[in-house]
Amino acid sequence: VSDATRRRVQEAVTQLGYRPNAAARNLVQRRTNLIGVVVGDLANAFDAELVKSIEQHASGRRYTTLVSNTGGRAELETPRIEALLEQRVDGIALLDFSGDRAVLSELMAERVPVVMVSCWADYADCVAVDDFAGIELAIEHLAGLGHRRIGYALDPLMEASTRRARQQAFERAMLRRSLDLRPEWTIEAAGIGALVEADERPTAMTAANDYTAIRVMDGLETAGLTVPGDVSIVGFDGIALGALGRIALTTVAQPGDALAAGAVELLLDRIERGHDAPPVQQRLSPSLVVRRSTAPPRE
Amino acid sequence: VSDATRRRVQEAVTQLGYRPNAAARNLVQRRTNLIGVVVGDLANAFDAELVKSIEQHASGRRYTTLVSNTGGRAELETPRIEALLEQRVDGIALLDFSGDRAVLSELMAERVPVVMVSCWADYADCVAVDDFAGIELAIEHLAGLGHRRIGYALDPLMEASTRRARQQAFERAMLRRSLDLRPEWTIEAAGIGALVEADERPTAMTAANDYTAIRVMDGLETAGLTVPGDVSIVGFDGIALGALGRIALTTVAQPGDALAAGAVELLLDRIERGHDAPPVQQRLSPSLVVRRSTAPPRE
DNA sequence: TTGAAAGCGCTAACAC
DNA sequence: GTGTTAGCGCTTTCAA
Repeated sequence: VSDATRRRVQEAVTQLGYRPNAAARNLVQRRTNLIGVVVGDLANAFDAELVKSIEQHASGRRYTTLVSNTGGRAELETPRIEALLEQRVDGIALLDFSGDRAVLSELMAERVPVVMVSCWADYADCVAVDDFAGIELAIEHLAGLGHRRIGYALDPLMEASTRRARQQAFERAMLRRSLDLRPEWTIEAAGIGALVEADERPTAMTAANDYTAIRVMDGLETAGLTVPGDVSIVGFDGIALGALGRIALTTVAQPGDALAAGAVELLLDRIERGHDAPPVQQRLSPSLVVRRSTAPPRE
Repeated sequence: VSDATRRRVQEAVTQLGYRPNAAARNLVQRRTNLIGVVVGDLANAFDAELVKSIEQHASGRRYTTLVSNTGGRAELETPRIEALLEQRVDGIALLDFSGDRAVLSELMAERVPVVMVSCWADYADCVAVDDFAGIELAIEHLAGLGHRRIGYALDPLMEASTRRARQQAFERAMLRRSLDLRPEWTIEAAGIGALVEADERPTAMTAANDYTAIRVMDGLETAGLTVPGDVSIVGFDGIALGALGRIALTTVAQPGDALAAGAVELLLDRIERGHDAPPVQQRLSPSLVVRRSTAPPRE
């Protein structure tokens, strides 16, 4: 284009306040430069940080992000994904996905690129932390401190595959060390009261995530126990909050920004370079952050 | 439509996997049923809760939400809003808006409905908490406990109009009670060290928001002071985290869900019923939640 | 009740 | 280097 013409056009653009219409462009190009992000619960700091990071990376590559929060209600998942599909998003990132196979295979059938972040499915691109290694770090830490009676705190709102993976990892890590696996010591944060009143209590708890760990800590202390005096606690995620002096949560930290960066790259490559390659699955290494919520057991 | 035809169509729809194309519909209808949400920082729990709530209300009225996180970087605001405008969002909700008049008046010029949430501009629809009443509650509480040396913790990332409002409210509330207004006691959370080493310290701090309050609490304790022993702290927002036993933050709570509900209603009414009516501005009442971060001063 | 046609604002392909 | 045109998938209008 000649320079003079370019200037004249630019002038007209600003004068008339012209702004390209994305809908029209999308229609003819059959691409929207939109990606959908389905998230379990924005009120959970780890999810929020992940979304923030994904949005950042995506917008760096000129994609706009559509965030859909299901609030942990699985029945919202399908309609939200349908809505994203009507918007013709070029790809979808699923954080904390409930694991409903029907929706997933529908997505596959429509050939919409999907990446699972911090969760897992065999037939899709995934980027997640190594849950087994993470839980192993936690148990190794507790066992090293001398704990033998260790419980596990579930998060019922957590996405199924990750929930299962971490719980299995816990059981395996315990068995490998010939530590007792007491079913009554695997509980939800809400049920912490039962533990407090039990005859035999664990001296340490591993939690499915930081959010749960903090609620367990709060529940135990409300019931009159001390942390780490009576019970040590290890979380999983590495949310910023855990670093506060008053919380000081020992935790298995996920590399959140690396997860987000990897997910965006995987997704956009799939979008821009084609759909046919076999699933790429990345496992990132977690790291243990030791703070003051863990200590040797009392006796 | 005849019943038989309807059935035949439905059948074809499911068989062919037909899904309407939003872009095409948007193009011809000149409406997208999309609303943009520009948020300061998703890592701030109050913002995240607000976004979650707005998305919930909007999707109940069949609107899809486009979330744009600026991460407190004001220079990102304009390009993000431009991107939303290219998507032809039907309206925009601004949370924690930096207050850049240029962008705002451009929005006005384009006649895109805008609602300010938890911030304020004279010429736009607004829904926010009554900052003056809120700060007054905080100071009244502290003064009632016997505090006379009260400082103020700013959040530099906070949107300008609200920041000013709360700070002015603080100054006014102090002056009304003939309490000393010490400029060196108005600080940012990061600068808390200077306060600790000062000859004369305030016995209480009011913070611009909970996020700041918690960082101030953490900073003071890291420096060896106690809360509320040496310094009482009052926050502003009412984030869930503040209710934890270990934090127990006394705070001025905002009715977050009411803010979100009001904002969505204002915005969608403006979208669906026309742009010409004068700005609607709602002030909601905050309430004081007393926890253990405040106590009478020591002497 | 159903079918046909125009056109939303843009891009891509092609002729000038 | 520049202008013209067809058509993306839908809604709306008008005709049958």
